[in-house]
Amino acid sequence: MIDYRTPEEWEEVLGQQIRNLRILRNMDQQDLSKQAGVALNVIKRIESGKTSTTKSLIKILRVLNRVEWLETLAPKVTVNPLQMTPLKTPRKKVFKPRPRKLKLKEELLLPDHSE
Amino acid sequence: MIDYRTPEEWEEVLGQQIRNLRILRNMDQQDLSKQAGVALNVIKRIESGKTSTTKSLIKILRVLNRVEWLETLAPKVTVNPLQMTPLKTPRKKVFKPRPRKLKLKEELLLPDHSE
DNA sequence: ACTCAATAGCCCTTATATGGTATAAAATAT
DNA sequence: ATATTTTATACCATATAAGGGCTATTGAGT
Repeated sequence: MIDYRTPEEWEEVLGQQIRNLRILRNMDQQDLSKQAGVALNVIKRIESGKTSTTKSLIKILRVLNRVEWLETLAPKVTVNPLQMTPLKTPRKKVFKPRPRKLKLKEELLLPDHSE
Repeated sequence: MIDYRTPEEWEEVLGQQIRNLRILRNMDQQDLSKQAGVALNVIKRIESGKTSTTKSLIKILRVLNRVEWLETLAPKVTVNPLQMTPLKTPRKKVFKPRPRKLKLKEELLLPDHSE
């Protein structure tokens, strides 16, 4: 399933959902803005599909009782609890396969033994 | 269940999950930044828990194959499909109960019939 | 043990979101 | 129908994120 929506369209999706939640909670934009601690303008802009900062978004979600949603983005990194030693130590960096390069030492000091 | 996390902490939660997804997909920050069309700095900042725009976030989620997550924020507004006419027409504005105020007309023109 | 790619952390400039205010349009209550 | 509240839109000044570059640190690969 491919993604046909542009980032702008996704922002509209976000904004519409926030509006739905707000109305569900019977709050007007001003209530939400005050409780969230952001400007009324921010609410209007988000709901009308314009971009914002994630910080504003988060403040709003807290008021709407939907911050936990943020935890559902990705699976947590797990280490098998049945093993004392983890199967794979979780990686902190991603390395690409190296383009096998000769080191200077090899070239200059080691005679070729292949024939 | 109350929310004990600050917005800043929530941003760290987001960043950590994005990092997990990226590593799961075997991409380094540069891969992600290029494919998403944002600066390398944006990736670094997001992953280290600093705030960003939702637009950047969305661009990143598209690359990580997790944009659909954005749809799961709120339930869609539904109209009972078994009825031709919806039970309640979905509200577009939220009005608070009015503090019952006398209108000028009433005061001046209408005699009191209550006794 | 060493090497080198990946990542972190700066700084600087530019782009854009925020906050405030004011006015107009839209929706609901009466 | 009309009054009144909610919401939309626009403008401006300020705050902050994006983008780019540069150096230091870290950690996987050999």
